[in-house]
Amino acid sequence: MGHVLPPAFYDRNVVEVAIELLGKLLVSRTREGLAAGRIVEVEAYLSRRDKACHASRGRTPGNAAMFGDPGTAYVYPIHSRCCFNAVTQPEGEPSAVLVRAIEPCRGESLMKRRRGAVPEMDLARGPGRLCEALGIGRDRNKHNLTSGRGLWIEQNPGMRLSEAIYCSPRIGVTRAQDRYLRFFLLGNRYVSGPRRPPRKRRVKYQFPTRGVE
DNA sequence: GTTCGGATTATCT
DNA sequence: GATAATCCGAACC
Repeated sequence: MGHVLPPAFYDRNVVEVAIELLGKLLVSRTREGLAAGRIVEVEAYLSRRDKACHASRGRTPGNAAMFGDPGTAYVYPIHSRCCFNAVTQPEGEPSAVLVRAIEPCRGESLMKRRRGAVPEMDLARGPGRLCEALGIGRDRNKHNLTSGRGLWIEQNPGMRLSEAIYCSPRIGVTRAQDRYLRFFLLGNRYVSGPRRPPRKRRVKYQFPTRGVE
């Protein structure tokens, strides 16, 4: 096992965590075996003030995991599928990063068994497919991602030199379309959504520059 | 109890 | 790209 991301990693602003999750390794171990992939697409959901965030309507039994500690898994069902989020902590508000796609790295045969006969590229392209490929079910809701058991995220070599982070509006949400809170590796074949997003709806992400001393 | 809409996806055109 | 399938949680009665 590699280096499991600790609670401190998640205990930061959700956008910061979302961007840094790109390139990390999402690992799932079940009785069936181990499967893992490199995170290539994420979305940030920004607590109560973000109308697209489940927590914006307050705490309910369904979204309670989002109100948990940073590093908690928030798994919720939608349209007969599951979506996987990692809870973060922006100024004490319930927020989370939705992991939308991974590039399969380990346990591809297990993923294929779970997903059926689909193109390699579609094994874990999209939040629902990703959960199916990794065997992430509702039983993982509220799972502690920092324990290194069952489901966790590992440090990874990370970004390749040729890779650039782009952002766009979040997919599938009708509200807050002016917010560019989806982050992905431009050109990566395992990223979901239209293969060529309209240029107007995507921009290169600029890392905040530190002041020159 | 019923209704309604969604952080989706497969399957069309 | 458009649509239908499908089902759960939330909101309302």
